[in-house]
Amino acid sequence: MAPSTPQRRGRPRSAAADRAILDATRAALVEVGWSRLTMSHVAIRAGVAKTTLYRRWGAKSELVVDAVAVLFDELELPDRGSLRADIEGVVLSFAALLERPETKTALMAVIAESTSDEALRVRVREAIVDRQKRLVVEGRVRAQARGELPPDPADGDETRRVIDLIFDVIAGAVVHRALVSDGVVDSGWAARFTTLLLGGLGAA
Amino acid sequence: MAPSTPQRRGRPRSAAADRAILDATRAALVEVGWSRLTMSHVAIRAGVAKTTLYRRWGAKSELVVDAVAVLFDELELPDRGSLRADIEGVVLSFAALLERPETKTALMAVIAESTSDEALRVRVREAIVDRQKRLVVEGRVRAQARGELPPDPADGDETRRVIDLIFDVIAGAVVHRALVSDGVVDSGWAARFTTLLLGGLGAA
Amino acid sequence: MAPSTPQRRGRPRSAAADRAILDATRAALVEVGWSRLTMSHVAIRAGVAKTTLYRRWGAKSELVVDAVAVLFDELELPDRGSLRADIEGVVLSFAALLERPETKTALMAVIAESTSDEALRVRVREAIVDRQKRLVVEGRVRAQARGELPPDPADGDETRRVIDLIFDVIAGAVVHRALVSDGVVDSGWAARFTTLLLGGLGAA
Amino acid sequence: MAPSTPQRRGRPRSAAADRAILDATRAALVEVGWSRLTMSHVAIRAGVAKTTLYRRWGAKSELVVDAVAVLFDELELPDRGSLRADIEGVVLSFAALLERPETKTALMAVIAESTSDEALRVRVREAIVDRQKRLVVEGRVRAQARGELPPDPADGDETRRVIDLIFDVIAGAVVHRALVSDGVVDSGWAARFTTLLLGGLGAA
DNA sequence: TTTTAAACGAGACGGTACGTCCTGTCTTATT
DNA sequence: AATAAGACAGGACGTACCGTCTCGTTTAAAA
Repeated sequence: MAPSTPQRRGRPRSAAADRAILDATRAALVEVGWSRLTMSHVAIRAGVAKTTLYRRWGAKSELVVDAVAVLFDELELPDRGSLRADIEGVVLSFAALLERPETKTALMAVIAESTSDEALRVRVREAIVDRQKRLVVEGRVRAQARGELPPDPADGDETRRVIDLIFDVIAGAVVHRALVSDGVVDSGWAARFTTLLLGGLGAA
Repeated sequence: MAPSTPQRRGRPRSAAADRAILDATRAALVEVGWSRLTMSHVAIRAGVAKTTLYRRWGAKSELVVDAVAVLFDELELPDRGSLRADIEGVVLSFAALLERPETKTALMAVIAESTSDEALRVRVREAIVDRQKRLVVEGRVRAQARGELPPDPADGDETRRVIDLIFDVIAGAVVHRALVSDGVVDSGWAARFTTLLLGGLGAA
Repeated sequence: MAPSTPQRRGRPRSAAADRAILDATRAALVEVGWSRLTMSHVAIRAGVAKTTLYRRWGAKSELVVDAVAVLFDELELPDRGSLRADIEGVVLSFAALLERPETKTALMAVIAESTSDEALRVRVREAIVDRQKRLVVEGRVRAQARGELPPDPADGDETRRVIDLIFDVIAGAVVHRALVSDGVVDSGWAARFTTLLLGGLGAA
Repeated sequence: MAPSTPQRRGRPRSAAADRAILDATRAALVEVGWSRLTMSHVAIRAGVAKTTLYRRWGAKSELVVDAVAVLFDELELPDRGSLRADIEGVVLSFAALLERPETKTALMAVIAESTSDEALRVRVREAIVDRQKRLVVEGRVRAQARGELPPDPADGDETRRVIDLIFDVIAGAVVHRALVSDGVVDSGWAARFTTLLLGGLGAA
């Protein structure tokens, strides 16, 4: 039951350095954005040598994924009493997160990088994207309990496909509205979007 | 009737250079992707001096926007006989476009850049994003003619809001599925998505 | 009796342009010095197109030779009554010329260029250097008339060699003192130098 | 007692890089001369990054001064038995040095640059010019010991002025003859020059 | 305790691309 | 045919980061 390499010899890595680096990364993202963020800059700001930084993260994109991932885990889905209210709530929380300068500048950038970097793509999915599917699952279970949605189909694969689809539709719409179309995501937009999602095109 | 600046003084800019630069940009995007694309590389490949390149485009991102914008204009919406078929058709065409290496690597990157560059954001919207709303408008008119959708509301602003919403939902879902979730967009996914869009969550 | 090419076809070259270019060259030399002087800069300053400039002078160094040559022709050798006074006079005039920013920065530069450019070397000699030997000849004739120097030897080649030698010694010493050793050339230095030149090392 | 900065922090500068750069500079001067010598060229030839080069020398002229300075230190004044022979000897050695392509192309160029750059002027004087005054001092002492020249005056300043003057006359004449008048400095010229220097104008 | 070895800060290293500047040539319309 | 204007291909500039390396120093477990 011993953990792997329980005590390596030599000086152990500094946990404080990790924290300082991630904090410095977020702070630098806020100040200069993704494209002008440099590893040297982060190292200096964190009071750390570049070697220390590279020992832990091999590239800017990996560092940024880890630095912003924790922000996405703060998303929650409190029970607002109805499926409509839950959807509107999560849409607004997600939009608020995307408004933060750290995430706004970083999310699209790491996704762009990931289109030509398989390892990064996996890291983004595992650290950021897939973890948020829990919100869809949770809202769905709750709506089923309320009788607002039919129960899961017998086929588990089908259930997973439906959850993935709903996740892509909600997350995709909010991201596209906020970052691509450059429009506001306010309660009015959230309401119109939810109406469309609940009732389909005819209801819009 | 004379156009503005009918004959400027000095040697006129070479239209051939413009074409060569945009072609070279697309070719380089295919070969090396966004992040390893350099202005020098493009200039050499186009057989053009760097000054000529910078005289027209001030930054890599602006150049890439113009280079890929034309690809998005190739999207069309042939009448497939029903709203369902039209939606499935446009989803698959859009996904096919996003699978091309030029667009896959470039679209997210310029959107990421645009989060911290107002001028670029406008350029992206005008050259790429907003132009595709024509597809939504056209499909909607056709569906209304078929009686598949109710007529436009009296309020023109409301009509515009609905079109924007539908556009964000369709484009956002396809982009998220293809580039973020890293999933395939095949006829099965298109069918499930269209069912959800037409009938709402309950239908999914 | 027609001169060569009495009337060429087409628009004749503008003499005003020549003057403007040479004036602009001298002015620019004063302001930015040799190494930051550019052909474009001169053209703009002279209100002339670059083509006009290159049609007349093929390189910066040729242009500068012509621009400063005229300044050297202003050197004169008024009769000051004795060989000693004539030498001190020409030393001080030459030093004053070398103190002007146009000549100070330009003379060494074109000589440096000329070490690897035969045509330029000839141009510098003909336009600047050799023309000043007249001062040595004149002073020598005058001193011979006064009985301060022996008459010319029978061998004309020997005479030429002596003149060249004296010229190199005087011009070389002044240039070295002013531009290389970075020392002042005042009446004290001129007197000491003249004493050495007249009486040899023992007299110094 | 501690030497200045006994151990600076970080990786120390490579002494091998310094040597490689200076060697490459001299080699490049021989091949392409001053005006076509580029920092990039030197860096590549030395197998060194441009940053390494700029970390040590801020400009081409400073680099070239250091690269050729060592050549001037090779000048010597062996005792040839008489003042006349010593002068003829040093004139010929100095002329031979100026004939070398590294020095011919570089010396005038850095002097030209130095006319508009105080720091460079100091560097040239300290690294190249003033160091050669030792030759004058040495020859003078030797001639005084032989009784060919009177002893130093009581006034030390006066001695220094005389040495400076003799240095400017000898060095100036040789440089002017070799590089400006573009004439040969052979034993005949050296003899005529020495006669003039020893006996004054009447002797020439 | 003393030894050992990895992590640490600092900063130099070879390299690549940047965006600007200048060169000398060319292509316009105008004089 | 010369002109003003300015675009053109080419290439050097000096700077900024990259990711690696080489120093001397610090830290904590192993001997």
